[in-house]
Amino acid sequence: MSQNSQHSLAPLLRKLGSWQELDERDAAAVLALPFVIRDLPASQFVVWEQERAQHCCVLLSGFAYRHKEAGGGRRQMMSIHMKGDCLDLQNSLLGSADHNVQMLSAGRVAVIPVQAIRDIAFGHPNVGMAMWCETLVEGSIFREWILNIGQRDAITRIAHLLCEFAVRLECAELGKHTNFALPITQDQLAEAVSLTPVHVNRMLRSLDSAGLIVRTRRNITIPDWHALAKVGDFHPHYLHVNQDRENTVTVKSLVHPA
Amino acid sequence: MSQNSQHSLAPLLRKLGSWQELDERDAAAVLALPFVIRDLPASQFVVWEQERAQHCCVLLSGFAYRHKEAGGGRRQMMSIHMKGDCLDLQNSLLGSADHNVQMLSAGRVAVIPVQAIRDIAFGHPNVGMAMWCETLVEGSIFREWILNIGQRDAITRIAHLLCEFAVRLECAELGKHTNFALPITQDQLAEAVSLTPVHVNRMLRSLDSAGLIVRTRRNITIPDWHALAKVGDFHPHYLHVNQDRENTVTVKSLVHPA
DNA sequence: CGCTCGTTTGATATATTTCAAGAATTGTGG
DNA sequence: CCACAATTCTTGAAATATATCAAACGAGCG
Repeated sequence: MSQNSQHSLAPLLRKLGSWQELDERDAAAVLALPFVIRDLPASQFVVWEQERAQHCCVLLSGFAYRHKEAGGGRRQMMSIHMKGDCLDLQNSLLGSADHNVQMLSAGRVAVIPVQAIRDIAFGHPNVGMAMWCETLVEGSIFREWILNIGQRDAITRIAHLLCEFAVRLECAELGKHTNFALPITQDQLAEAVSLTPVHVNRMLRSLDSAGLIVRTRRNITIPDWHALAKVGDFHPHYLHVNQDRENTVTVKSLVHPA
Repeated sequence: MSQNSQHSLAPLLRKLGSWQELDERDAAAVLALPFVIRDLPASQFVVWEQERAQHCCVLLSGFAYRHKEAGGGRRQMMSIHMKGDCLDLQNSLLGSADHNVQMLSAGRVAVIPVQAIRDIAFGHPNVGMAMWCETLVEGSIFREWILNIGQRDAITRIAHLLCEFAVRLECAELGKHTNFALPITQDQLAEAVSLTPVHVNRMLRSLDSAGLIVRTRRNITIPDWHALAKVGDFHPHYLHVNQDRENTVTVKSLVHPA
């Protein structure tokens, strides 16, 4: 296992293992996946809309995001990705991309041929189930974003996004959920929560002066998690982080009383 | 095949077949799935949030929708479902529901045990792939809804929703995309596009007086498809309707020039 | 025929956007 | 390591799309 953790694809194995119990053989098969490593600079595109995708990228380090453009040229971000996430299962399996994926920060990805993904998914049912779960949970997060953007006011939206990011970060073992570096600008935050950059700034400032977050540079500290979660109407259930499996965060402690 | 089309699960087979080529055996396996038929009245819940789901429901007739509630009691609809759709793959596979599914109209569902779904998915890779695609396309539609709600103005949002519904209806062989009965009230429409019922009414009226739609009762006629698609900023690509397979709509004709 | 649910309409309120410009931080080349 | 350029952040004032409140109207149903 200590050997596994050194492997380039270890983050993928870790993530898949969080959705579904994998045995020795499953793990070996995941690590035996053919891949090519690529280092990408910040803001590099990983997938283009309408592109015919033949590969699936796994994010090994850094952050990335999905986005799409509406008619008037207005952009909407639809998800943020971090270590261990598959960046384009959808695009590669469906054949053509319906959105863009771009690096948020510089980072490293493993590029895996689609066919290898298909093969492992059906050759190793546990791995297949884990991948399926990955796409299902992504769907769940999309639904929560629809709710967030559709029904919550500006401050709540932003607080919610911060909470979600914090929990996911901790799940990916990238830091504490109470203190972390936000890898996005306020303009990008605005695209994520469907607000104006100007308004995002004001709300952030408002969360700050209310003592709900402390900002230094691009660093966020959350002095009182439950208070922020309450303001953000945040209930981590939709993230489906497994509460039983050992190597994952105990999300129960993050649930704020209704 | 004519025999197959009489089978209760025929709508499911049809839908799956639209994502992935299925051979005789795959088809036989799908139709051999164990199930129980249930007739549900309008507004009956199919899945409750937080419920521990052990079954997957396939919609055989009527319409259903997914929704979720935010803190203040404000509801958001996240998808509309019709004949052939799987209503809770996510909930049953992930173990616990993160949202509600409710009937829009009266209708009939086939209730299938989760284990049977898992078995067929990995025992028949083509079927598994088709189901996976189904969840991926659902994800794509969620992303489009995020874009719709997040970046488009009121009229555009509504026009977009009408276009999407029209195309999906035709794909499910439930009618012509230029004329159909909308199975939802304006209040529900409002929950789908994140607007006030009052405002939805005004926008609908405005589309009407602009000649973009004609309403009689709950019936919608679209005199000029391309005009409405343009107003709705609608590009069906994200629906991933296969343009090659015979038994599906040719979506190319629905794309409006950029 | 009366009742309930859905639709329509008007007047007013407000959260968020838009426009615009200045301050601060980050990055870069000499 | 400094100076300059380029982002990113901050702040204010005015504009607006959509929400809210409230009430009447119409249609389907028992």
